[in-house]
Amino acid sequence: MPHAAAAPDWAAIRAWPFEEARRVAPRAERKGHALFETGYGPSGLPHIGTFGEVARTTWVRHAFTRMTGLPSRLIAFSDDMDGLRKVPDNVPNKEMLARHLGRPLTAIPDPFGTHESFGAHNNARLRAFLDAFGFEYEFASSTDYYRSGRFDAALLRMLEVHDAVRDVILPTLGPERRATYSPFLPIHPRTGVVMQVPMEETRPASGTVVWRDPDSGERFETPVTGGHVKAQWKADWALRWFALGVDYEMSGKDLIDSVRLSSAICRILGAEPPVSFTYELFLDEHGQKISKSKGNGLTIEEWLRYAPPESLAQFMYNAPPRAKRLYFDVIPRSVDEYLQNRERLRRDPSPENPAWHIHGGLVPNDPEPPVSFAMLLNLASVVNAEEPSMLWGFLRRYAPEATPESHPMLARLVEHAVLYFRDFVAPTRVFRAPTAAERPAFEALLASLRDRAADLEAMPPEERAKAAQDLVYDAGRREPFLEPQKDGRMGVSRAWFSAIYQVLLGQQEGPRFGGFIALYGVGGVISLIEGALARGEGAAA
RNA sequence: GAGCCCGUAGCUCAGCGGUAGAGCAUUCGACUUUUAAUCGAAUGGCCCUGGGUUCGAAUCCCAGCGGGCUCACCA
Repeated sequence: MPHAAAAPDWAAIRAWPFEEARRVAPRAERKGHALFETGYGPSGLPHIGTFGEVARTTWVRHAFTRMTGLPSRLIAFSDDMDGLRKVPDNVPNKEMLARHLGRPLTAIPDPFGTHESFGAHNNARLRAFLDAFGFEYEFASSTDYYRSGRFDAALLRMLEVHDAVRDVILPTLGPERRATYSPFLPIHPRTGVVMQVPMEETRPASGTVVWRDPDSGERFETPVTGGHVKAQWKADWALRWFALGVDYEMSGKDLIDSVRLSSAICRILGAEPPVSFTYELFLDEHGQKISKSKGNGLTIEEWLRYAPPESLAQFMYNAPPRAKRLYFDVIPRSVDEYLQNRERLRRDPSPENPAWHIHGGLVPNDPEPPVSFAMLLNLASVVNAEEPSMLWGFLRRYAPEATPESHPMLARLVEHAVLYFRDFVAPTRVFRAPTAAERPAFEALLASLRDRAADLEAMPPEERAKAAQDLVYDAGRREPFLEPQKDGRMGVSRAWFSAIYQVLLGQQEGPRFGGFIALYGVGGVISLIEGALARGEGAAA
């Protein structure tokens, strides 16, 4: 949806994706196009950081497109030719995998039995993950690129400058690794293992390397082309940049040193390394690094259970160079921040607004939720929202016009709020038994609800709520809940309502109970009271 | 050892050269048949310290102090 309004002055936009786009623009204008890359180690499954990296790169790319009008591509590069180092914990057929240690992931059978190789399986998972969010990208398999010859010219070039490349890496290595290091990792012709061995000889003229199997002592001469040799990590990155002409790639700050070395190698090969962007890592609630093995922090599955993906995008948009804590409490905050930006975007579709980037420069056209997500979460616990319909019942008082059909975003938030209630609030409820003194009031309420059940169900909701509230008061108009009012008449003390919440809802606070009965159902409340009275008897016995 | 991030209200943080802000917490008030959500208001800050640039600095630069992270094995 292009805007009729005057084109913004792209050069003046301060949003960081535009600042990044301005860094790539000069070199891209020389080439007439730009190549963005994000890379993956295929040994692990896609995670919240994967989402962040692709989302952020996509925003830069989109800003680039708007600003320059030049074509661009985003390739998602999977390093699936990497050798399997250890058997992952969370897969079947571990014994089978153990027999293939050291071989490229694409040369190992799929332990899940669904794809032609373990690498192909993980690639499929990665693609499904990215597709679920609607990212626009081209998938690239390292194995395919090596075998098809797309890296051949670059590999031969690296062979020419082998010693110079090696000399860049050597000073960064410990003595023992230094002895065996080579930027080339030949695939063993018989075992298929990715070999980490020194090159005894490099033969640029024939395009081969000569090395020795440390176990058998056998010497091999292997062509560096055609997928017979893979480049070692930092050299591999540089090779890819050089061969494909990558213009932009971001990475976490743990890779700062790798970026530096890979850039140096890329220059030795003869190309300007891509514009790089370093983002900070995510920390958990206590400021510790999030690691999959520790299980701290949040998984993307958890986030998406309690909030829509747009809110995660909002979180990822904010200040990539700053370390941020990623734990449960930031979810509602991110949702509401996103909602505010979205509303602002509707009034002013400015590229300085994060929501502009999250929505690819378009303005969403469904109505804004009339309440904040924080309020929905609060309301969900207060009203014991076990089902979305209960939350909708109470929402109707704020926004009579809002329905799941007319307010799709609100509908999604309601679903999330109910899950939040189920997972975090419901388990903490403590249902106490009514005391002997309180029992008569509960019995009276039970009796009147049974008596009037059919009558109440026939009423329209508003009237039913009011009638039910009257019954609640009548039931409470007895000891120990009688309390003199300001005008001297006897009224019902708040202890009656507290007792209701504690005994029937397992909470200290709750909704106006007549309204709750109307939404929860008379029959349901009758069951609650019956259950509570039974508990009381059990406790008394 | 090398590098990065952060020090702003009680807590979590926003603010990126022009009168110190938000949410939560606290206090008070409104609303409700006397409970909740909600709404309104108030309280609350040497913007870590010391220099520098500037008419003007929370903001930019330098130094220091404090907190934390990452890389120095592998990708």
